[in-house]
Amino acid sequence: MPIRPADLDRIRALPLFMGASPAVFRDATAGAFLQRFPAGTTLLMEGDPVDFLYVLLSGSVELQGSWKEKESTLAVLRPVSTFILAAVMLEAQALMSARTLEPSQILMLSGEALRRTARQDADFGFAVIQELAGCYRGVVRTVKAQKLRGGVERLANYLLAQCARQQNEARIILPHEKRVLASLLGMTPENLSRAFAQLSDYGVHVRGAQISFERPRALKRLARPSALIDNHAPAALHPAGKAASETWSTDTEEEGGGAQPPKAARFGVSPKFP
Amino acid sequence: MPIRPADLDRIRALPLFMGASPAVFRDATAGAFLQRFPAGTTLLMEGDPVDFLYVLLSGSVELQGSWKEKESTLAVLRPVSTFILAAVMLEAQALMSARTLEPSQILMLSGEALRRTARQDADFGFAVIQELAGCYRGVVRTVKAQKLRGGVERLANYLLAQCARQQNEARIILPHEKRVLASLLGMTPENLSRAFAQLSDYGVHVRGAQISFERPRALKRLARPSALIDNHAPAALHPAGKAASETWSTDTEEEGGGAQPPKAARFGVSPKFP
DNA sequence: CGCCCAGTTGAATTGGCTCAATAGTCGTGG
DNA sequence: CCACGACTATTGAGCCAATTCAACTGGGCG
Repeated sequence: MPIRPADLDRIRALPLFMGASPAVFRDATAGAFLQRFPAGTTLLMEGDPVDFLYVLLSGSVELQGSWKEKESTLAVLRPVSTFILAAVMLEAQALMSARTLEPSQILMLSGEALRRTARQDADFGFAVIQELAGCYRGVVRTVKAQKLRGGVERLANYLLAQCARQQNEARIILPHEKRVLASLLGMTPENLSRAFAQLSDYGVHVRGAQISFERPRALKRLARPSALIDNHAPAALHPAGKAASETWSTDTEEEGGGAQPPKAARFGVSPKFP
Repeated sequence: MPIRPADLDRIRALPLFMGASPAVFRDATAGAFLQRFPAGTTLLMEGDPVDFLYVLLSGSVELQGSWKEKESTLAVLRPVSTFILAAVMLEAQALMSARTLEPSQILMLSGEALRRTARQDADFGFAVIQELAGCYRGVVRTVKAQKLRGGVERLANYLLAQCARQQNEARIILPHEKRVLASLLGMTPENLSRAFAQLSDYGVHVRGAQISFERPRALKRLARPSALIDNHAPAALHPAGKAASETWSTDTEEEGGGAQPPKAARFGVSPKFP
């Protein structure tokens, strides 16, 4: 319940609060509390009213939607990420359920306090705008991937994205269960297996959660990653030295316990549509 | 080029500017200009830097994404809607192309001025937040529909949504070409035809662009619309008397030339992810 | 009158899903 | 320490849905 100074620092490092003055930061985090949840805990059900902004500090969280007994994973978040900011700002019901995939440490910030602060302080408001805009663009990327690519292509691009996140090694470790990955990519677990099998023709070897790439060129030729769909690598020219924006996308930055000030500190934020 | 007072009023009626003081409104719209485009004009290509916020005053605009010679329609906007607000706020490149489907009147607002205003005035900033949050949630709904429903179900729900927008008549008129609708719903034109054919079992009759519903109950039982995916009808309890939010979704409100102050004035705004 | 294009229809193919069975893994408890 | 049960992952077979290719229809416009 009491928040450790180290955790406070991690929160301050979030894009949302990075530029905030001490007073604004105090206002926005008033009444905040920290909580630990075991794996598999449902934090929020689809349709619930949303009273808090959640900040994932450790562990991982799955966001999912459902309809007619079907479920689909819309995103898997890793620390440090915020989620359901949009619902908080609109005082609306949640559109997705949230549940922990691992034991997780989660900070809960009062929605009321955040809305009040955003209404009063234009700088903080602008940080919220950027966070939301980034989230929005993340989902747009997701829709594009879903509608424009086939299952194997989505998997190939996912692997390349993970590869880019994991120091571009020739060998990566899948950060989630394959069943979760399958749902995230919009296919069944069986189909994911077959998709992996198809990728063996492109030098992708699977050993449990360890994936190795033996012909990265061939894989890239198949995947054809695009800066307008995938969030990684080439990244066309940004206007200014915009630091961290546009995060969300299918999976968020990892964050052990150490300190990588520049590359860490990403969000689960997502952007609006048009 | 000079903006007519009637147009100015329509812009003021947008959620984005509704609460703005005269001074703030003047700042935000400084350097704005109005332009007419014929049908089929590309306003913006995927990947282009974005310098303006666009406001569609009449006509209609299609937002589309592409990859590997494939294209897909992500949204069709109708007046009055704003678009690419997220890219404007982040000074980022466009993730979608925008082209007119009909001759259109479009207002272009300086991105620079909007960012400056949002940074200086917390109330305007909050309006941007709400717009972005609504857009975000709109795309989330789109992803859910795409991943959780089959083609026929998406069509059925689309028809019900249109029906709700068109005074719940038993007969509606499709607002776009069927080829555009097919792409919007994530299928091929051929498949859309077959989906319509399947719906004839549920009392849906097609005569060109005119669709009539003879057994609305049966159609609803098939479609199973949800307040957490579709934007229309039942709409669970909102906390306060929140006016217009969460617009975007696949297609925006229509707006002839008359005046329906409460139901009109919708956005092309979309919300962020978490 | 005839062209062009949107829309529809049909047949063949592909891809994804469902169902079912098997193999490996982990954790629990005897 | 090992045996068991629960669960994840994989693989095969059959099925349903969607895409592709192709031909045909009908309406609008020159």
